[in-house]
Amino acid sequence: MPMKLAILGLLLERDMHPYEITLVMKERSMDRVIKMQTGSLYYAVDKLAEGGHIEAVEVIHSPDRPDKTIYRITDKGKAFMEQLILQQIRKSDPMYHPVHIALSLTHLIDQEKVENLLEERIREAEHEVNFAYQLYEEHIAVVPRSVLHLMYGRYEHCQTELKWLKCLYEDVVARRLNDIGRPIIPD
Amino acid sequence: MPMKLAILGLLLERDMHPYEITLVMKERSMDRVIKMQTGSLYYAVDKLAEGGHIEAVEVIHSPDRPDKTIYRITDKGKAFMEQLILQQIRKSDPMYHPVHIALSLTHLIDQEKVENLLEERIREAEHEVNFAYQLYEEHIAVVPRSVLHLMYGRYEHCQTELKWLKCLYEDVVARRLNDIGRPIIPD
DNA sequence: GACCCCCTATTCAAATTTGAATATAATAAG
DNA sequence: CTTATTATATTCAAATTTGAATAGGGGGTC
Repeated sequence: MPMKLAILGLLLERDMHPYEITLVMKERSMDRVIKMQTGSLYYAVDKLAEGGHIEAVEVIHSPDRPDKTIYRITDKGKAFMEQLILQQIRKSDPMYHPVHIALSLTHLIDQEKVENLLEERIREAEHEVNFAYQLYEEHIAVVPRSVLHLMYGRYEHCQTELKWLKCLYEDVVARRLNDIGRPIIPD
Repeated sequence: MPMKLAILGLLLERDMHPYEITLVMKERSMDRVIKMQTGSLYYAVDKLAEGGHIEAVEVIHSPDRPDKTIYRITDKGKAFMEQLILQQIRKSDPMYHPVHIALSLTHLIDQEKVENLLEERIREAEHEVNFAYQLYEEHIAVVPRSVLHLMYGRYEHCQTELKWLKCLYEDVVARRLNDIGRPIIPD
């Protein structure tokens, strides 16, 4: 559903063909907020079309490229979008942290390897923070506040993740990952 | 992969049947960290068994219940787990925020409805923070530090989310979601 | 000039996830 | 005493996701 919602949201701005949608999504870093494989995008587009929520406006044939089918959102689609937004907020898909499972098992393996990998991960997390901040900054004067909140939220979560990784890293360096009984939150 | 990793991690502690695994996972709130439907758990168990990473130890027949197949992790499975941990840390599955997409489109719909739903969402987020903290607290003296970090991390992310939701809520109340140009980060 | 990667746009088979269906007993609630 | 819910354990068809395959042209590099 979040994929369908994203598609409808973008088609509300202007008519587009699926490939164009992926480009815009990447431009806005939506691929950091939801899972976005091309396969599932085309699938979602098909489903929306089947349901009459979007419809083909035009098919552009080029001699050597695949045809582009440009879609537009229908009135039914607009109503559907509203429904989806409310429904998604109501029973919000939880936010998962798949890497954390792996990290929670690191006490079982060679600490030196973990230490090195974590250093890389921290460097990457730092980039993500910077990137998220920049995205936020660049969009202040461009997008409505609700969209800006999306970017701000990502920035905050990236910061939290970085801080957490650094905290974990300290324990790896100190070879404390097997300890039991010492609280992490200082108090 | 995170599902397989979780299974291997638990089977390392002791032999279990799939249903028992789901129970332990819920006990430890792992279902907040990774997606955990029973269907995919059984699927993952089958795959692990096919690959020789785990093996059936015993099948318990009861007169009126389905049979329980108890699995144990093999040496191959232990090696595989180590590989998986390293691989997962290396190219960590990103953390997605599926609800945020819906929230970023809220400027398009009836603000009163959004306001009410957000209030509910905030209340829930508060519960999640408390719950995450409690889980962390209760496990200080019980689990190794790396696992405690998992719980601490969840607590931190929940707090971040709550803070963010409150910030968004203020803008909904002030009917500012359509504004453009005003930064969110005070400065 | 040869090689390699990226861009354009989509499709498809195979892998995986979803979530309802199954069937029974025990416990709780009214 | 009856009805509802919970716990037990797993399976399966249907929905969805994955990621490689396609295929021609353009641009950069050694």
